[in-house]
Amino acid sequence: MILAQRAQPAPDELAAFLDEYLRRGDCLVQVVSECEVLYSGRAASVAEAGDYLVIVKQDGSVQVHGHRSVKPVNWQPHTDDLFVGVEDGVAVMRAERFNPEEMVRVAFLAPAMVQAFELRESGGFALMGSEAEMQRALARHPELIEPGLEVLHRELPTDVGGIDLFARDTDGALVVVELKRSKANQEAVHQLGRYVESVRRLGSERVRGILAAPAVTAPALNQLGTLGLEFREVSALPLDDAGDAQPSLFAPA
Amino acid sequence: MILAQRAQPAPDELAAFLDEYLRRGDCLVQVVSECEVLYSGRAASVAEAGDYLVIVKQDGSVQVHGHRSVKPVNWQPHTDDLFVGVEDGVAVMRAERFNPEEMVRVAFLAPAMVQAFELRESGGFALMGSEAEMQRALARHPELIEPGLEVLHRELPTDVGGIDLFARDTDGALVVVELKRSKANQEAVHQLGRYVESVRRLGSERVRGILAAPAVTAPALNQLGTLGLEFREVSALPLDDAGDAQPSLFAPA
DNA sequence: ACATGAATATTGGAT
DNA sequence: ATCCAATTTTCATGT
Repeated sequence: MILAQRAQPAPDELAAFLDEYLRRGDCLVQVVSECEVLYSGRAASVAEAGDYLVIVKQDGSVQVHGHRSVKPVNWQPHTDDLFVGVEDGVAVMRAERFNPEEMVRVAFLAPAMVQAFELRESGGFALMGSEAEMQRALARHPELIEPGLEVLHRELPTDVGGIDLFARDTDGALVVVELKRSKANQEAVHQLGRYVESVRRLGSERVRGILAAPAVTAPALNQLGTLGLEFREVSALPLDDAGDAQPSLFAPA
Repeated sequence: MILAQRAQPAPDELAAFLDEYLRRGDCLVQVVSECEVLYSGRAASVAEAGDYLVIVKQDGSVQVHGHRSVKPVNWQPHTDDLFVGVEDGVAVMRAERFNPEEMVRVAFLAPAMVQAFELRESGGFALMGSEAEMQRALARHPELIEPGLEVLHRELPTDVGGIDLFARDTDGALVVVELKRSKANQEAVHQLGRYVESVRRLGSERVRGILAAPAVTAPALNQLGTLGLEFREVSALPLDDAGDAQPSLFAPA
């Protein structure tokens, strides 16, 4: 799994190592070093000399990690070209891409370690509790929102975006349902408001708006009241009912 | 900078290593290993056995990287508690936090390498081209939006959010300006529309709405027309004018 | 290629 | 602690 490693490589040694293993395109390379980092593209940034962990993956993505936080200090999602060289006695890597046009340049001022790994393509990954899943579950069990609710459409397109769930209640009124997998805020309320307005413009039927989420912020709840809309508490991670043959994450094997 | 390293550690050796260096709280620890990863909290996920690079930083943040993409497969922004142990002959790390309550559990099935680094807190970092910077520049030079425009407020709070720039034009009309540092989409148009509506409700003055961005999507431009709002092309990375003593990123030292 | 919208978004700032 | 809005958001998806 570990292909190669050098401790405290000289600049030309580091450059050669990077060149060799990045060119292969089938491994992950990382460098621990004091670095200077320049970025220019959608924005521009400079990171003065400091210790960083630099990771270059097979897809050419580059990330420069500092001592804290999940998010890298500098990064590039995917690069079209990688250049490695020695400038003024310092190993330098430049990662470029074209769309959008941007560039990250890392100068390895004092490399402590460089390594190349082979990470085999990994296996299955399953995520539970996405909004898409929540939408499927509620389309199947609309009574979790309101007894007697009948779902007419999912992702119904309007001129201002797609309506998550479009339904009819037992009184015959149309119901626009906006889903959020986590606590809903004012943005979600306005989104719902837009959809309701849009549907009302189309016809003369009575139209209700329901925000379905596990929770709602106080200002958002206020706003709902002002706009004559409703909130319904719905969990994003529903207990799977016996009728469904869905595997449970924590079910015993 | 490199504190310690073990190749192909046995489970108890890996657990001891992790325990020792994670407890210190002043270093970055990483493991290259075949892993199984469980996450449970805001959502839930399972990653089946595969090769991953696991990074634990000083702040307790955990990230599990696969062979591609900047974004980790699993992660945790900050953990309150880290537990390390050996279960069924396999080294296991569990990272928990309380707000929100969530947990990541990594089982190191076949560890190839574990390392501990000391990354000193890094120095200066400067980002140019943020929306905040754009806002300052345009507040100072509103003529870049429209000749004769007079800025009354920045970040003016309304009941539906903060207005980026609030101004008056040469005809005496109020102007709501929404800024985007990159190409503006329908979402931005709706945001602007909300602010304009809110201001109109407050008084009887004529109110214009301007979306200022380096570019705009075709549907968004359409929407602007429908709502009677305007678009103005403004760069997020303005050429610094001679009057400003702002340092240029690429100026020679 | 472009536009849209979700995300375990993360992160920083204001209240 | 809560809430809001920016982000070099990234990323997957649909058109």
